[in-house]
Amino acid sequence: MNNEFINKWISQLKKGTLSFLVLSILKDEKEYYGYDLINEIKKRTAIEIAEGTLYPLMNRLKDENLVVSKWVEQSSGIPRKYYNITASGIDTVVEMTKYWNNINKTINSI
Amino acid sequence: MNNEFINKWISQLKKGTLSFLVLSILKDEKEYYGYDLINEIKKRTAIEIAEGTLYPLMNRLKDENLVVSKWVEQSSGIPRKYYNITASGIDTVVEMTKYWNNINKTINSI
DNA sequence: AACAAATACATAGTATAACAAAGTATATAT
DNA sequence: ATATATACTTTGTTATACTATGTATTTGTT
Repeated sequence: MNNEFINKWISQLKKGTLSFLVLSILKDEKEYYGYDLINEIKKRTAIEIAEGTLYPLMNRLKDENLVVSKWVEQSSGIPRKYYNITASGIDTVVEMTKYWNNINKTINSI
Repeated sequence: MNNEFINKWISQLKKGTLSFLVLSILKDEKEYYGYDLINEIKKRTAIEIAEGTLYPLMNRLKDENLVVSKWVEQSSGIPRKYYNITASGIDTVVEMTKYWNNINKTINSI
């Protein structure tokens, strides 16, 4: 099989899919920290996200005011940076969902 | 609304989606030329593909032996380069569909 | 006690693909 | 004559995922 091509394709597909996934999850469940998001997405979708992908992604979402973050000290261990979606983030993910569903409808109709 | 962000997102989402869409359409309907694919996809999905996006994309698919092309002279007008999907292209789009459906299932379950 | 692995975040450099813009060429409509 | 539609191509820019590396703490293993 052409696995190398598929792997490159998966990497490209993530550009766009990941921000949509993260915002969708945060819209639904409010509170996540980065490291946990990586594991949660892996558990739910088998999509592996490199740490070097997720942390810069979260910073971009924050720069765009789609999420906010707060540091939370732990009684034991390293502090976690928790993310919450904003009102603007919810509006954005609603728009994304429309676009996604439109593409999906077409794919399924082929 | 945060339209600028959405527009950038749509552009990123196309990285991966377009090759999947093109291969899916070719799998279903065999024969298309580039210019026609742009219009067909626009008609079906409202996704606008720049010419500077589609033609290099088709060349990549050809380099990967997922499609083959042939020039067809027209009785009037400019010659068209027609594309057909290969056996390897069909295998690839089947794999892509599995991955896509997996993501989609997750999105819908949120 | 020493070391590996897991947790948790961050950043620099590389590769990929969409896009805008420009170009070539033919045919048709104004 | 000029603009628009058809049809393909190429160059330079931009955005984002990935690899690799780094910091720091806690837990499990030998």
